[in-house]
Amino acid sequence: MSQHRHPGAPGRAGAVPALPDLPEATVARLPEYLRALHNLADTGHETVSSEGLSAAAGVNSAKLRKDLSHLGSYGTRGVGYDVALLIEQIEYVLGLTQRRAVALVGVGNLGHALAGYDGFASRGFRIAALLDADPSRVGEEINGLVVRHVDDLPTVAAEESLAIGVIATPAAAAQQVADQLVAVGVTSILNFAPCVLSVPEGVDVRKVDLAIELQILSFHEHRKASLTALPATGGSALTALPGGFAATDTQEAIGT
Amino acid sequence: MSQHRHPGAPGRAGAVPALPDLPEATVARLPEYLRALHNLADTGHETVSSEGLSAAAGVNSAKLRKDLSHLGSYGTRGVGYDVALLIEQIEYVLGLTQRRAVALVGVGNLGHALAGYDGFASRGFRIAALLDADPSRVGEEINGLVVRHVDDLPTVAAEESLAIGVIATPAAAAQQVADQLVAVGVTSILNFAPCVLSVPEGVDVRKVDLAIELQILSFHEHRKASLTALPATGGSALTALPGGFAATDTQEAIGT
DNA sequence: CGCGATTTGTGCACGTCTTCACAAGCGCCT
DNA sequence: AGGCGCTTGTGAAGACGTGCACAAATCGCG
Ligand SMILES: NC(=O)c1ccc[n+]([C@@H]2O[C@H](COP(=O)([O-])OP(=O)(O)OC[C@H]3O[C@@H](n4cnc5c(N)ncnc54)[C@H](O)[C@@H]3O)[C@@H](O)[C@H]2O)c1
Ligand SMILES: NC(=O)c1ccc[n+]([C@@H]2O[C@H](COP(=O)([O-])OP(=O)(O)OC[C@H]3O[C@@H](n4cnc5c(N)ncnc54)[C@H](O)[C@@H]3O)[C@@H](O)[C@H]2O)c1
Repeated sequence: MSQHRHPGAPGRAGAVPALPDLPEATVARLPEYLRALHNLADTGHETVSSEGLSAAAGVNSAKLRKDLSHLGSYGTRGVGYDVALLIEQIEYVLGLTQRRAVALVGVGNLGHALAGYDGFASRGFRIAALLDADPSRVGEEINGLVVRHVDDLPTVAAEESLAIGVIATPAAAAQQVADQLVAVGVTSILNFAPCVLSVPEGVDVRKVDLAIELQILSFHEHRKASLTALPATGGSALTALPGGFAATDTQEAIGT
Repeated sequence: MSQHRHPGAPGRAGAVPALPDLPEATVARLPEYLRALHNLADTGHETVSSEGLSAAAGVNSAKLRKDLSHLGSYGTRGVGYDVALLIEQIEYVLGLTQRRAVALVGVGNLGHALAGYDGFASRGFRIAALLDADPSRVGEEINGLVVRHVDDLPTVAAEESLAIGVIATPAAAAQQVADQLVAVGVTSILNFAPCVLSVPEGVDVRKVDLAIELQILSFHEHRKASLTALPATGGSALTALPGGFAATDTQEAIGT
């Protein structure tokens, strides 16, 4: 409300104003709002209502409003949110006003795809270095960057202020790489290897595991199948799809 | 407890026994337990305690026990869990007793990496088809599979019983691809494109967005920086690490 | 200038998830 | 057989997240 915690005007860095400490769930949604806002800005919208934005981001509008209220947001009742202003706000809170340097370790199958991904640059990041342990990979040029040896990490860290390390090595090497990243001062890690990393307190790790996502989907698939096999207990009007014969359950039967 | 809901013994499919409906949070952790269990099995462990398994999976042991208790699990007090049995249990619940067929749409930069990923096969899935809209990509062979045109999807679906669709196309094409997948009966989608998909009720969508993960890390990075700048206001006894000056710098010292 | 339409910001109630703490159960050793 | 140590399974409490519903604020218009 009126207590507008002068929001560290995005242009006005310097004396870092204490960030409101947002609920983790909110933080996880802000990037989604940001993406939706950029789409809106690109299509010429100047303002957007919580209803409109929440639809574009795929969430409930009350949730969106509460999320935005946490960052002392600037909506106008009866009108909505100023798109450009809100983008600034969110980018500021997410720390995207400075383009953060990312070190990508492990330039194999997946690493190549990541290295060539333009989503880094367009969403606030910059690949500062490509690193690999395989001598035959060192020296290769990808997208204008030369692959360096992972043991050069200290040198790289000295040249650039690395904000985030991305691990795309096999699981067996991931912990060692994490240790190396931590050793040069990296405090945020995104891990694609299917394993848990142990890191000292103060270091954040996020994980992306394709197989986990698939297995979660598999569970729901399994459950849907087992439900349609039963005489629709709670029924829950499964509308939408014409012909209730539920596509999927068939495959359970096939199994041979 | 004693009500051991005869757990549809993994070997004994057939009359699909109603699945316990697990809390979503639990479902999301089961794959992690499964991976840890496989590691344990490979290293010759026959049993494991909740303490040991939870450590390997990176969670709290009470949480692990509660999760397992939801699937009427078979632990032995004083001993722990039988590794092989627990693997069977979890694989059954996740619906991994049958190898599910995955259709991968969009064989570009990222799609190539996914197509060459052995984590599919080793974790319960099988790439049944590679699809792309670009005529110049159709016919290309990757890892023993030939890329087919996305319009062949109905044919593919007729040949195989597709369980899951993976979308790795640009965001602009993702909704259309999703519609096509739904049209041929796919009810589970994993989406790598940075956009929200709208699908009919009964279809599950999960999203993997690299930029979102990075932005979440960026937020914490930003916050850590703004905290160390301040003279520990609410302090919240940030114990553990000696020298209150914020965790991170210590490991800096280790380096070299 | 006032009124109605619109939309934000939030109090509140509810559901879900996490964590502690401990009784009950199990195996082993004497 | 009995006791002891270990580990599971779970009750209860609290933290957290969600969504409804509505008062307060703002705009545009007559
Ligand atoms: N390929 C995918 O689509 C995919 C999808 C999800 C997850 N993953 C995971 O991502 C990781 C990489 O997968 P990939 O298919 O690119 O494997 P890959 O074998 O093609 O590439 C791994 C790369 O890491 C390098 N490497 C090995 N040890 C290293 C070390 N200590 N330091 C630095 N670099 C090192 C290797 O030289 C190689 O270039 C794996 O853990 C995999 O499970 C891959
Ligand atoms: N490359 C990465 O590391 C990475 C990481 C995260 C997310 N993503 C996302 O994954 C998606 C793919 O990225 P990419 O780098 O592989 O892009 P890409 O342009 O290299 O590949 C996209 C592929 O999709 C195909 N395609 C386009 N329209 C299609 C349609 N209607 N039906 C079927 N196929 C179609 C194209 O022919 C092309 O082969 C993008 O949305 C991107 O934002 C990529």
